[in-house]
Amino acid sequence: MTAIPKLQPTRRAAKVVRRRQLIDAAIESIAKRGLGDTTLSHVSNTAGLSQGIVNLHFTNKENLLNETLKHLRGEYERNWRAALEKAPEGPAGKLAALLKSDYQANVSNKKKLAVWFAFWGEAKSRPTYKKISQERMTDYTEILEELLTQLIKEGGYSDINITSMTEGITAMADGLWLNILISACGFNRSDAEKVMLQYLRQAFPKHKDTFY
Amino acid sequence: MTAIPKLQPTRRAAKVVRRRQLIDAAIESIAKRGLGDTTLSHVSNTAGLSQGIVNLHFTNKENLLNETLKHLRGEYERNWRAALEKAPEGPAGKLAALLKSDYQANVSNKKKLAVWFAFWGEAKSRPTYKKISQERMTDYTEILEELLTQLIKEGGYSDINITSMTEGITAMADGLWLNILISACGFNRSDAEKVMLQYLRQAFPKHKDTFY
DNA sequence: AAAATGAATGAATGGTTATTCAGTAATTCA
DNA sequence: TGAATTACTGAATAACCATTCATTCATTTT
Repeated sequence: MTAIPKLQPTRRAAKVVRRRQLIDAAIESIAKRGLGDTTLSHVSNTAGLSQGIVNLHFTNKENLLNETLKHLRGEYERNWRAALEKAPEGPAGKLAALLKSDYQANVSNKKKLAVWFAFWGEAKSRPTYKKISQERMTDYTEILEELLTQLIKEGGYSDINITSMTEGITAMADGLWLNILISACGFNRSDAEKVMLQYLRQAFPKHKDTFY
Repeated sequence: MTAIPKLQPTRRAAKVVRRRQLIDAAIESIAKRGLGDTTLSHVSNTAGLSQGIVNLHFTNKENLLNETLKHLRGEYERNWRAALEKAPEGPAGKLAALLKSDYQANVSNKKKLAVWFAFWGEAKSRPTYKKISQERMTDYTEILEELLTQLIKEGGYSDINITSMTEGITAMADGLWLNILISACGFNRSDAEKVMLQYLRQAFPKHKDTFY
């Protein structure tokens, strides 16, 4: 018996892996059956594990769902931050990268979109969902507003209300997600990106060439 | 006993009234508790009626929810058509009226928005919800595209992809709804309308004065 | 006024589901 | 290797909920 209790690396790792595995199964089930019809049996079956496993790792269903939403939020944020990093210098290039990142497959395939909208659909009655959904946008909005400010200065654009435009762009981004999810005519991520880019070209004609 | 079976006006009227009353109660409950936690007991209690009443008038829960969504869709469409009627002649005025109608209290108060998003959140796994949600947009989109075409012609605007712009505007409109529902900082219908109008002024500068 | 029709009730039913926990299996420690 | 610790299982439980239907109540017809 050592004074410092030894951590058990493989088991601790396993715990994280299990939780992640169950979150993935939850995403799968929510996309397939909806939030309302997602049962713990479906989740544990999808994960190939036994009935009580969610309660063991997350205490209860509510907690699993909260953690699932948090996971999605984290994944979303890491994705746009990585895209910003990789983008060429200058506000126009960064802006294009930020807005395009919303239509990358890992964050906005139909499965993920179905889950986002499932949570938003319950956000009014579930403060936790609402809060996490809000957090998703805070940093994104801030960066977007900064980039727009710089771009407007650089291009000498006039008559633009930056706050309004920021809100308009994030709204358009979310609305394009909805269109991908629901549209009758096979509207997809690439179509959504085109719409967003065309908006940027029209709003910032002097930087047209950056927005492709 | 007459050959033509006599309709019983008061009873027939009562039936429509009851159904409407239950749909209203369903909207109330979905907004308050979410779609997943809406039970037939809540609905019947909210309506001040007895347990089995929904099954009597709608056969089952699924049917009540489908009819609730159809009701919302009808109300939405009647609202924008009425707004178009009242609007002054000319594409710019009509366009402004159409887009502003999305932010009138009767169709986009938080209660109604919560219900729309609740259904959209299950749309991937429920073909009926998906279909009705799509139908909501078909005529609206068509009219919007026509008005944009006319306006572009009238103003001699160039370099605009009309289809893309139509998709962008409807997306922005839906995204603004989401922002009203979820926003942390009290973003409301009037804010949303301002964002949309600013977009229009910027896209169609020659018609600026119409978009207030 | 009596009979007939239709609307509404609410207790009972059967099915579903989250959660618990005693028992089993696997891994680590000494 | 044996003991101890931890992870997992899955049957049992209790709560909940949609749906049914025998009965009651209200309205219309004759």
